[in-house]
Amino acid sequence: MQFSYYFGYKYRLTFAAKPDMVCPSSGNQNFMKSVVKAQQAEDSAETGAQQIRDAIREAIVERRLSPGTKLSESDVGNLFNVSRTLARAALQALSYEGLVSVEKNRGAFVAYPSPDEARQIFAARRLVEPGILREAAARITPADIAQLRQLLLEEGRLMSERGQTARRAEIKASGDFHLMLAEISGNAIMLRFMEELVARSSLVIALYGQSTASSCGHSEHGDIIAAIENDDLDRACQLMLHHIAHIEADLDLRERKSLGLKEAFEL
Amino acid sequence: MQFSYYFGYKYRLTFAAKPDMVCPSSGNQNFMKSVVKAQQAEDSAETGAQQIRDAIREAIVERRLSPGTKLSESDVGNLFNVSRTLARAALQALSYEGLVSVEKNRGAFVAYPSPDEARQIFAARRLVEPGILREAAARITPADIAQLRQLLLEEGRLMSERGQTARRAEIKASGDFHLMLAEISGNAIMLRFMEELVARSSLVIALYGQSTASSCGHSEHGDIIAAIENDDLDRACQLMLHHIAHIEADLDLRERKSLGLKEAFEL
DNA sequence: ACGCAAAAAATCGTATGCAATTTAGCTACT
DNA sequence: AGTAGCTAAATTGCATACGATTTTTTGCGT
Repeated sequence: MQFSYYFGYKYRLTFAAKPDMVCPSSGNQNFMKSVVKAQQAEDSAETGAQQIRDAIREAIVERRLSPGTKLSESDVGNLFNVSRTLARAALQALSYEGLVSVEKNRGAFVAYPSPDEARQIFAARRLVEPGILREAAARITPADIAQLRQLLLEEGRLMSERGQTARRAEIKASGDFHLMLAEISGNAIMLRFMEELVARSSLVIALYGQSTASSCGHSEHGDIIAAIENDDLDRACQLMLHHIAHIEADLDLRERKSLGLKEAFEL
Repeated sequence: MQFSYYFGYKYRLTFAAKPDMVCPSSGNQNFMKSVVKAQQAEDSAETGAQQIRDAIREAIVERRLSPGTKLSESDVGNLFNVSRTLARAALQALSYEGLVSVEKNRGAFVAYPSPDEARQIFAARRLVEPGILREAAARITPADIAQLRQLLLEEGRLMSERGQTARRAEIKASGDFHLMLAEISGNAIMLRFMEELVARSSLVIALYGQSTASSCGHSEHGDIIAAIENDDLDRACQLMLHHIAHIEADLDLRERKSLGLKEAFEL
């Protein structure tokens, strides 16, 4: 209706409507089992709403759904072949994560973070990621480091590839680095918080990112791992802060108030 | 059925079912408006599910609802005079905050954090609260300090009083101190996170707290404010860490595996 | 033609109903 | 008497239905 991205959305949802192929891609997707299992572990089978939520979240994080896109309950329900009840539940869930904003009697939209929200998201990351890094470094095992390195490799490989799907996978891998550190820290609560922050960061970058280049400086991730291996925690934290600052520096967070008024033409 | 606390629960819900008297107590309840308003502010009128969610959350945080209490959808719906749909939505919402755990096809229960979860909650607080403190100190105004002091006064007053309601209000006020710092920091995301952590801390203390005394050392709050006023940030952070450690030290986090097995009788 | 008002369509908020799963109670059998 | 197995009750998962609110369209008057 208002966004031509709607077709990308439709495509995605058609694909995601087959619930059996939720995560068919490369193998490092489920690395957070070890912490999460302690928390739910019970039935493994996700309830319908959760599957829909996960599918939509993935679509948002991988930027197949653009900020501002309307997600009407009926549309979502139809596309997943479920009732509005489940669609609504999924959208509500996403609103708690800050990925969609539901406005009373108006509907749900892919979140459109304001510049101020964007700043707060990165401020939060600067606040928590060094701490997570320290916790992670204290508990990290050689196996963990190997897995981190593997993730890096994958990221690099995707970086060199061309095409939309590679770009999307790269975005995901880049975020997964930060998530994996949180996972290693062994704190499920911080992991969940980081998931939220990384997901919302993706939205912010989609909105305000300037460089067409990758979202994360790839080499910086490697440097951080190296510093951890050298037991140079202070340096690792410093690098992490620089890394976050680097991402943020690529944003143009000036308020652009829809530029729909006269300025758009009277320039 | 399994918990005699059920009567307390019923009592509470009967009381809370009158939506007009949600917050009749002392005046400092809505201090987080200034940040939150930017985020929702739109319609002010909460949807029914949100009201129920807030009421139940308050009941949990103030420990009128004990961990493990079953919250069946029909019961909640009946007590608030709404349909199961709304009750369900409220319970789902609370599960995202970690205050209730919903088990598939079995129902919702007031969360019963494991000792490990408890440790993670406090680890998270140690990780973020110093950072929040630093942010808050950088932006704090004399008016903020006055408000903090007022909160302290209120807390002290309630501490000397007797009775259940005073105790509950004291619990709330004690948490509000930490929340107010987050609010002053100006970061709505961190504020929301802290709300979750404080709420879950209340659950943990209810479960594992030993001392019958107050949950928070009252004087420690005052010391932190003083350190902030003296621009001694390092000391303020140190005090904050000590304060959190102090709360945690009052817990008995030994795994008591429902003590239902033989040990309970073969002692 | 343009703007405004009223009707129509679309969409959301909530309640109710039915199928599926879990829990309990009861009978029968060892 | 104790336990296994089966049936019935309770509870959740999900879909459908209806009233309320918002948005769009239509029609009229100027």
